[in-house]
Amino acid sequence: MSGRVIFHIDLNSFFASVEMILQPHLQKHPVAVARTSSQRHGIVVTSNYEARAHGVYTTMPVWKARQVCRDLVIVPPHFEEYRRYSSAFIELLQSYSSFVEQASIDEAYVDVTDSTKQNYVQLAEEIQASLLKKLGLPCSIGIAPNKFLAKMASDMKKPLGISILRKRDWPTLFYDQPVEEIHGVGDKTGEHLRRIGIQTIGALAKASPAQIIEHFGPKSVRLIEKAQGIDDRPVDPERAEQRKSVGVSSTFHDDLETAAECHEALRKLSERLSVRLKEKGLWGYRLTVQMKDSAFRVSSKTYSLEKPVQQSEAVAQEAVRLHEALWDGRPVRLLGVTASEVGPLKPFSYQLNLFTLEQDLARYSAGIEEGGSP
DNA sequence: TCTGGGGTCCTAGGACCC
DNA sequence: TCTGGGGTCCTAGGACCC
Repeated sequence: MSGRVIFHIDLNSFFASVEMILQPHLQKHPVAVARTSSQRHGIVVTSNYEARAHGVYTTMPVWKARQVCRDLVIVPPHFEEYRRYSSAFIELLQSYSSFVEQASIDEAYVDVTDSTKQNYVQLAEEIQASLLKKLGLPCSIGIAPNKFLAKMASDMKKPLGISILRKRDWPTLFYDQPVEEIHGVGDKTGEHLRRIGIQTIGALAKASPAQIIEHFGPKSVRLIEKAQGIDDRPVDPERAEQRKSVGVSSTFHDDLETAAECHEALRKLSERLSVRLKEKGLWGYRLTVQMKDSAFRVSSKTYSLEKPVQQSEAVAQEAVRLHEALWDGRPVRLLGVTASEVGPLKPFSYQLNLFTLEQDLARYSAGIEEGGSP
C-alpha cells in the first residue's frame, strides 16, 4: 500500500456495550439505552445487536421500540461511565501510536504509516483483540489510505470487523450506492442532490464543480472529492483538545409556560454547565441560550460577554438576560445553555480595553491626590 | 404517542474599518 | 450626485454526526 495508512476504529454499539460490562446479566437480552423518566419524549440512544435484530434503532421513540421488541430491557444512560471508557479507549490506542485523533466519544483515527509493524492487518487484529480483552469493548476497524475511506471501511463489517478499502476499489464498491452513504451527506443534502439529478456516489464524483458550488456553496467541492475517494486531512492528535464549546440542554416532560418556570430551568442548566466548565478549567467568552417550542421550532440568542463566565450565578444571570430577549411567550419544550469561545481565564491585563484603562488610571491618580493608599 | 443530548462546521447578512 | 473592494467580527440559523 503506497502513501499513508489510516485506521478508523469504531466502538460497536458503545453505550450498550458499556452497560453490558457494568451489568453482565444484560448480555443475553435485547438492550436499549434510553431515558425512561421522561416517558413522553424518550428516544433510543443506542441498542445492542439483539435489540437491533428486532428492529430497534437509534432515535426510535421508546414507546415504539417497546412495540417492536416486547422483552426489550431499557437502561438509563450513564454518561460519566461512557466518558471513562472512552478515555481508556484512547489511552490504549496511544500505546500503539502517537498519531491518535479522537473523532467522537466512540471513534478514533490512527495514522499507522510509520508503525514498526509491517503487517497492518495483523496490527489491526492486535488492537481489536486488546480492546476486547482489556476493556471488554468490541470494535470495527477500517484500513485505508485516508480518513474518509477508513471511516467508510469501518462501516463495511460490524460488529468486530476489519476491512481494507483501497483507493482503486472505491469506484467498484461505492459508485452505485446512494449519495447519502457519504459521511457528511444527510437527508437534506441528499434530497437536494437528487433534485438536480445526482443520485449516486458515482454521479457526484463526475459532477461539475461549478454546478455543485452553485447549489451548495464554495466548501462543497469537498463533497465531490469525497465521492472520488479523495481526502487530504491529516490525523491531528490535538484536534479533540481544542474544544470550542460546552453546552447542556434539557427537554421537559411538560412544556414550560411561565417566565418563572423558564428561569428556574435556566438556573439548573447553568449549575450543570458551571460544573462541566470547572471540571475542564474552562471559561466561556460567549454564551448562547437555545429554545425549542412544542412544534420543534428552534431559536437561539448569543452574546459575546464582556467578562468570561464560569460560576453558576454568572452563567445564570447572562442566560436569563438572553432568554428575556429571546422568548416570545410560546410554551417551551427545550432549553439549552452553551458556552463557546471557551478557554482558560486570560490574565487580567488582556481584558482591559483602552477605555477602562483610562478610567482606572484616572481613579488611581485621584486616589494618590487624595492621599489614600492605592 | 413522534422526535435526546452533546457537539462541529458552514452560510449569510450587517456593522465596521481601511 | 454617486459612492470600490477587501477584511474581520458578530449573530442567527441550518445541516450533519454520534
